[in-house]
Amino acid sequence: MSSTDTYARFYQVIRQVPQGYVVTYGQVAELAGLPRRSRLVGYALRQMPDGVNIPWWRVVNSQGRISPRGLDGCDEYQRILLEEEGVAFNDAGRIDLKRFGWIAD
DNA sequence: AAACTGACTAATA
DNA sequence: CTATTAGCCAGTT
Repeated sequence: MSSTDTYARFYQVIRQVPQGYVVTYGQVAELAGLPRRSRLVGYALRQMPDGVNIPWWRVVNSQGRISPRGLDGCDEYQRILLEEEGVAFNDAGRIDLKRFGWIAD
């Protein structure tokens, strides 16, 4: 029982992200009380256990872009979901974190 | 235990 | 702006 709890913290943070906002991997890790575990956030989302419904698509990298997974369609799907929520992408396919970046209370 | 890998980030060129 | 390098920490082999 260690990695499971760690993932649970990430999920808890991500679940708090409101619609129309996004957070970076490092931000999720920091809010979860685990700074510098940005890569673990990616692991957690990759594993994504069933039964845990979380808005994983609101998690992007520090550049405000969708981290490539190698599998086409997944990242594309994420972009569509965000656009549906009101998150705007610029010509470079990036998000303006200054406006859409979520700031915890 | 050691080496490799990765949905990351920040610093350089 | 993009491309490359290095640092990072945990999971996998």
